[in-house]
Amino acid sequence: MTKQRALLLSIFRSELCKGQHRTADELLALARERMPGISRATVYNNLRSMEEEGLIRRITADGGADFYDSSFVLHGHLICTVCRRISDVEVPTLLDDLKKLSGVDVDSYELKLRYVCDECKAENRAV
Amino acid sequence: MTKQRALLLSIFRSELCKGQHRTADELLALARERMPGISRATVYNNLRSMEEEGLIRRITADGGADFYDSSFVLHGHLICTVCRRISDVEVPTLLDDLKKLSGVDVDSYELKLRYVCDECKAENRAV
DNA sequence: TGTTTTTTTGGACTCAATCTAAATTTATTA
DNA sequence: TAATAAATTTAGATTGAGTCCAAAAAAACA
Repeated sequence: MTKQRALLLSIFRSELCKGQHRTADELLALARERMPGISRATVYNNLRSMEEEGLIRRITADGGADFYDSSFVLHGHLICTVCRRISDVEVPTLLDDLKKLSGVDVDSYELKLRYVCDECKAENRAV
Repeated sequence: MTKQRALLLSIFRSELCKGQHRTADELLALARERMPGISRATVYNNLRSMEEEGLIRRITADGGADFYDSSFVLHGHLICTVCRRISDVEVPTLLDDLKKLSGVDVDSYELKLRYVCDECKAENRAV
């Protein structure tokens, strides 16, 4: 356990990441506020190992940077196709449902739901 | 409608892509077999416009190149976490189920199911 | 404490994808 | 059909996220 890794873990546990979806770049910036010299490679190294250990989840979006998510509960993501904002959606029975429906012993899933959020609908923004 | 675009469409409609998931690079190589001078940028241009028109779907995998899929039926993807191979899985009621479960008017979904395929299980390969 | 192992670091590098601006092709209209 | 306008193709440059590398530093171990 290094100082750098401890810092990243504390950032994930803090309000800065509660219910948020951060990119590696954002996390690097947050880390540098408290440890200015921390290297980009270190952030990537730790994000990878933390993902492998199951501490965080990586969300590969459609182009652009990946997001990281500290929630432990398996859940899907609602993505507004207009403003690109992401929010969580929990579907408690989904993993079991998917195992039954697919007939495969699924380990985990990644689910993105595309929709137009209420704000964008209200403002009638184009897709 | 240009020759290049017609070629790409015919490749997608052919056996070369039936039930397959091709990367832009693979599609470029297939296109160059019949039109050696075709440019990489043209392939990307057309893939993008065809995706916007809903003719094909783009699958952003976890790192590495995106895949393209010519199937019109909304479906999920089974991804083996060992050998990385992708196959399709159809869950006919899923869109409706997700609308109900999430309480949101979902337009479409992207679903990736992680598992270990039979072959990799049989050969006991590590994750 | 001394030794071994792991991690960090910064910069180089990779790779997919996009951008650019000129040339070409296709579509339009007269 | 010719003239013009609009869209597409092209090669190469560029971007940007992420990885790799080898040396330095830090952590773990005995």
